[in-house]
Amino acid sequence: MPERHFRAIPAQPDFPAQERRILDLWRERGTFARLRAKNASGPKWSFLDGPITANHPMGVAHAWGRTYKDLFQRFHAMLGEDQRWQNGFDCQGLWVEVNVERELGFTSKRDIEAYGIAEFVSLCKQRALTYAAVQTEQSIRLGMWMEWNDPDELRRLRDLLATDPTQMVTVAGPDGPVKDTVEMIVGRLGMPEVGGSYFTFSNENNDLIWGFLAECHRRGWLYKGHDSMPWCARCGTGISQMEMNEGYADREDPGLTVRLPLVDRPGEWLLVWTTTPWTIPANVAAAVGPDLRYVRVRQGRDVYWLGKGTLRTALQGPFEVLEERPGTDLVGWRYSGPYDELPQVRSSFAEIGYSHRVIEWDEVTEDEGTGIVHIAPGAGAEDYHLGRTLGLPVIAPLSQDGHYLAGYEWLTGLDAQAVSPRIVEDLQRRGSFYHLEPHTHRYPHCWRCGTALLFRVVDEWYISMGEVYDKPRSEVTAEEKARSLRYQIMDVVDRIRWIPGFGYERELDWLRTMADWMISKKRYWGLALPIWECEACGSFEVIGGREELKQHAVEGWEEFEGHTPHRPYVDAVKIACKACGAVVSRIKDVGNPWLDAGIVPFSTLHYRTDPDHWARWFPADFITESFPGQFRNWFYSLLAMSTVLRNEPPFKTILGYATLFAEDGRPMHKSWGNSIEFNEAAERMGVDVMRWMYARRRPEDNILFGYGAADESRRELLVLWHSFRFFFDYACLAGWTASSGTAARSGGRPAAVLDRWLLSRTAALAETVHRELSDFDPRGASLVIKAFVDDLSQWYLRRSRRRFSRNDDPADRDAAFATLHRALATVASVCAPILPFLTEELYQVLVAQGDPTAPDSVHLTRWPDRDAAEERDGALEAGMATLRRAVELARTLRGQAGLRLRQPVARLWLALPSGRLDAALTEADESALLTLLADEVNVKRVELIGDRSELVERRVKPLLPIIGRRVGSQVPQVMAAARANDVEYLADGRVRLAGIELEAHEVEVLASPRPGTAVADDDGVVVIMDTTLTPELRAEGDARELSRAIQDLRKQAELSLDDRIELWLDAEAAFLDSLDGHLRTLADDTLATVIHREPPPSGTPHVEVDLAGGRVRAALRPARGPRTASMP
RNA sequence: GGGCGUUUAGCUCAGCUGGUUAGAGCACUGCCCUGAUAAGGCAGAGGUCUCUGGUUCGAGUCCAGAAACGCCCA
Repeated sequence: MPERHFRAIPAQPDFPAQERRILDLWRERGTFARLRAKNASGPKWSFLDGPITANHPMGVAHAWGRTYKDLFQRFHAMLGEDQRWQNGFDCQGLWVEVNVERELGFTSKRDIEAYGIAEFVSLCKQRALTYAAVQTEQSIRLGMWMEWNDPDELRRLRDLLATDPTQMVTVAGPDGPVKDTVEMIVGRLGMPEVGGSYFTFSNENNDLIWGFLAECHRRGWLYKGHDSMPWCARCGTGISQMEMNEGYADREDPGLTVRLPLVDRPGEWLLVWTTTPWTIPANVAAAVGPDLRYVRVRQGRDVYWLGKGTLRTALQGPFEVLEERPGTDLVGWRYSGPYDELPQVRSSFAEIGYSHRVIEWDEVTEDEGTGIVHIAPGAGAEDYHLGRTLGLPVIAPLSQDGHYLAGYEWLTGLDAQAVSPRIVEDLQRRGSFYHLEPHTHRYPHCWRCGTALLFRVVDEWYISMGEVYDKPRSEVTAEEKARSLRYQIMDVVDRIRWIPGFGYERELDWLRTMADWMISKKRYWGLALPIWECEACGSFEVIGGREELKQHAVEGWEEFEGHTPHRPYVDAVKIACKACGAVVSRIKDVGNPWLDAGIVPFSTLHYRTDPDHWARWFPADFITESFPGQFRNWFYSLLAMSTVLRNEPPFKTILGYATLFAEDGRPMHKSWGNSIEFNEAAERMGVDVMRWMYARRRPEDNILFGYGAADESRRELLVLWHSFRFFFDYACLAGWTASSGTAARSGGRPAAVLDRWLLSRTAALAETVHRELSDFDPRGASLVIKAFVDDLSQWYLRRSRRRFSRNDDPADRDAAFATLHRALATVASVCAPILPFLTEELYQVLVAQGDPTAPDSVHLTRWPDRDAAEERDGALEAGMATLRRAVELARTLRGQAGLRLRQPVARLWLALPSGRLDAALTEADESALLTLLADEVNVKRVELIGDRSELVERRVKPLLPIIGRRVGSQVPQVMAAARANDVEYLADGRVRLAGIELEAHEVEVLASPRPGTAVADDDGVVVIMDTTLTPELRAEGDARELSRAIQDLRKQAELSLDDRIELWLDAEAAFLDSLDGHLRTLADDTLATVIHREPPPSGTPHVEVDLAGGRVRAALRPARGPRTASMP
């Protein structure tokens, strides 16, 4: 360990600075590489990293999940297990395109086509590389150990890609240099020969998805659908069901009421209501609820039909009800549409001989509108499905970018989102307008760009999820299952452990209700869907891989060769139609990005190239991701693809965590000023503080992230830090080192109960944390760690202080150092997965610097619980726990009596049920523990008494969980008798309460206070204190008070821990005489070489203390000479 | 409309398979302790454990219903 890392141990550590030094240390020493080498032959533990989208710097929310990922990998590394350590970046898809477009200032797909698809796709790749580099740096800062690419290398590839993708480049791979064109090297990132993180844009990833899709097609599950779907006109793409929910937002739309003239009832109109005026030209029907009541009302010269329940809200002005009818009466009535003359409307209706009419629909309500619903199957999802059922014509008026198509006359070319005022105006002119008022409602928006969605009828590609059978899962037959992918996936879900458990229910619920998986997107950057569709005959073929494509290619292969399987190059390849022989092009669509992430258990595990390797690492033992979003995203795509390809779970255990919010409970938003960037947080609080905060939370609860919470987290870490600092300071003073201590070398059990207790607790810590982390419970682990550190600091150190500083017994001092050293070193190892930096800091000082044979990093140590069992001492731990309860009671008594702790008292009695601290405790240990108690609460003598003592009453505590069932309804009487202490003690420990006999094992006999004494009790532990003070006790109290004041004076004078002093005490002679017996101890405590009983020389630091026996002026100045007090 | 979750002190949260007196941290008040500790301790104040009903000798805990909030599906 270079000296520069640790000079002094600061009281207020600079965690971020320490962390940066540790990062340097790991880098210089190649610590991570050596860890991998050390574990290379160990058993396998397979972690699969869910890819982080390489599109922005990572945020503190990512750091939450990545803390889990890192801590479990580190933990399993400490168990000696071999791992893959591969991080993943999600690279393809609309989210990257949107940002590239924004940077280029593009507003539509036309801009992209004009710019050039090849250049655009290249920019998307470059963006992914840019942010992969940034996120790599950030993740390293977080302490994540992964097989990272050098961020500068990623940036170099990006820059080369920008200048000329075809130039040759050489990169360093694990088995030597790899040479290829830049484009192909980028396409091979993460592959075995290149190494580093996996990128979902890789050739292998894309190729294996082709294989998956071809398999789906082979089973008949891949189809072209025509659906009305949410559509983002800005992005020019359909939005899948999976993405739809990402973007609901309140929106104000026109609430437009239109009147439609009934053909066979002159002068009468239907009133319909819509919030999307642009859909009115696509109207084909008006729906009424068959069970609703409808009324005919008169307003002036006009007569309207509308739902009875909407009279008050829908109608404007006075009205007169003429007639009421059930909805079914209206069905079949014909009306004139407002835009019947538009060519598209005319031809659509004429084709099937249709005219506008009233239909019935169960979903119609009177909650809003008029109770008569405008139906436009070409412009709404529900309308489309209803229209299909009823065979209504479909009028699909919009283009990809949301403008009216040809055939709509004056509307053609207008933007549907902006057309409302013109439609309203037009309706007014035609006399079809009734009323308009703004209407605010939840409306779907594009989850990436925020644009309000439209509905269009379009061609998209789907994977069929299969039928939903109307019966319990257990009754679905094997044959039905074979037809329905969703049930096959459910069976796979059954075989996975979901943490928390409700994740299982939610995934099943998603599978039960989900519609077919839309896998196509009419975009540019992404998986090129391997579907070649023949325009001549309508048949299509799905190509299962690059090689297969090469075999089928009839033209364009040369253009594609040497390129990654992306647009536009792959589009050049044509094949011959199997059915009709025509030359066929690929459909232009790209794939849903969750396909990219779902194939990862195959593409990154060399599924195709090295089946043995794949079989060793599949399925993953563990994945962890945020629950809310991923049921329908990554979990789903992993499950679907693994089910199709192998019918096996892709992972065994999943740990889900919730959502991160700002400290004010709201989502983090830059514009709200409550957002915290990862880099800022890392440098302000330090990443260990952040990691500790994450590890301590229940994963399924949302986290409120901020500097306030970080402060609490930091304070907890400081307790460990200060314990470490205590050790370091006194070990330096004493010249103690791990190798100098005899106790450490001998390996024998230390004599002191405190030491044995701490070692027992230490062993328990290592065992328990092992168990909690093996069970994927970081919170459980951190609670145990916190409890241990508190015990160490607030009990072991507090009680052991003198053993480290002014100990006349060198063996005892050594034992104390050795014990504390051992405990701290173990804490360092046990906390290492969660707090990789702080623990490394500790370990370097505690172990690595002094022991050249030890591993040079805490992360290279083995989990420290091998000898745990023999170090445990349950009786001692239990006895100590009881003792510490007695301490609390004694403190309470002192507080009540107004006796400061420095004032000794004569006696304390401790009454316990059996008269013992613990039945299994040896006499020697028990008496040593009682000495601890006496010291801690400053009493001269402690006596252990049983419940029969005169000082206490015996009481009986019935053990309810045991007697409850037997005694039943008589429990209240029994308890009342126990409370009143109305007990009959029988033979063999039996008792009778309220006439009911209870066995010895059914009760606990406790001592309880007798009224009128200074007594405190807590569930059977009773402490009684003699609070009378003798002159001797007062004098001793005064001496300790004085000692304390002098210590303060030393601190004020900024003396160091081992500076000697000359001491002056100026007071009444008689008073000083009364302190005589305590002055040697005082001199020892304050390192006084001499005590002058006279007024101090002027100018020396002094203090006046009011004591029980009088006033003392104490003064000191630094002295030279041996540390022995010479008494005057 | 359906599914999942949450609801305990001013705030953040513990409360294991039901056991009679519901806890911790932060913040507040008083006292104490302290030559590792910006730490810690004792005490005080702060609760109709969201509500209603049920099971039970006994419910924060189990069951049913409701409400509010969040997420998901339709």
